[in-house]
Amino acid sequence: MNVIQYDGYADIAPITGFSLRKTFTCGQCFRFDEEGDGYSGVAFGRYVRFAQPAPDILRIYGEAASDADLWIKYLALDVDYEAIRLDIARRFDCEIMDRALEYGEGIRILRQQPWEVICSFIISQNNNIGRIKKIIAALSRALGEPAAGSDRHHAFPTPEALFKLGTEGIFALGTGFRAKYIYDAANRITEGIIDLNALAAQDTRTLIKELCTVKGIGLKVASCAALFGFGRTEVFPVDVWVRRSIDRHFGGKLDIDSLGEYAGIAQQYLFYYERENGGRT
DNA sequence: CACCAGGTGGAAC
DNA sequence: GTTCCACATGGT
Repeated sequence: MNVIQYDGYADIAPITGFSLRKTFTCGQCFRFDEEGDGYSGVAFGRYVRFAQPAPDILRIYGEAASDADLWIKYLALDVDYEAIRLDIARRFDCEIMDRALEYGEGIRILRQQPWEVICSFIISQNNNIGRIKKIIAALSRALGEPAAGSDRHHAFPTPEALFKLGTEGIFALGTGFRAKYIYDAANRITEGIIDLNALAAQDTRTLIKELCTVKGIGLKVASCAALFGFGRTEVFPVDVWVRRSIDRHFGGKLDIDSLGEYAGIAQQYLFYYERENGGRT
């Protein structure tokens, strides 16, 4: 895998087992949208536009192209998904997972920033993905610093900015009953009651337990934060879609604590398959 | 106009 | 310990 710099973009090639579309439409990330022949959005406070002109080429446009290593890590292009998928297939050893693996081939679990994931999944509760994206866009537009590389995109708001805005201000941006939860999380981090860097060094059980001390963070939100924001691939979040999949394909019972070190990735295949094909199979 | 959305806190058994 | 229900809002 090499990085080749051109005038105005960079190509990373050759890559295998990566689908730009599936990675950004599988429901793990709320800040990227289809733009032209690819997907664009903001991560790490920087605007970036990706395209995949051939299955084995990832293209990065604009200012972001100068930092290919950052995006390789963000997109998990340095991770051996072939081995992970084999582990999942062997461990589950069932038709539904085989179908989900095939359907979701190319999904990568992004390495997103902890605070953005925590806040985003607080917003996700009792909500749909379309509106989650709108709320996050509104928060970012109102409070986020201008994103590097774009004059119309903004970084995700810091905990400090949300704390200063207050519950009423957060409510006014369309967050609904979740405003007080977002405020509590922002407050605890701003005050240093919760230290995200320290949490990143804790074991997964402690991490989830600590996250659950925030009002509005329960097991599901904490699990998503651990998986998407802290790289804990062994965590298996159960939401309504995964619940549905378990009910329909696993007799309503699945021991989520013994699904191996890539349980969370398996969960994403099931989630994506159920949400896209739900009811049909 | 009901019902649902990547749930959770709190009250009532 | 489990079970029920409100919660803001926008989309079918």
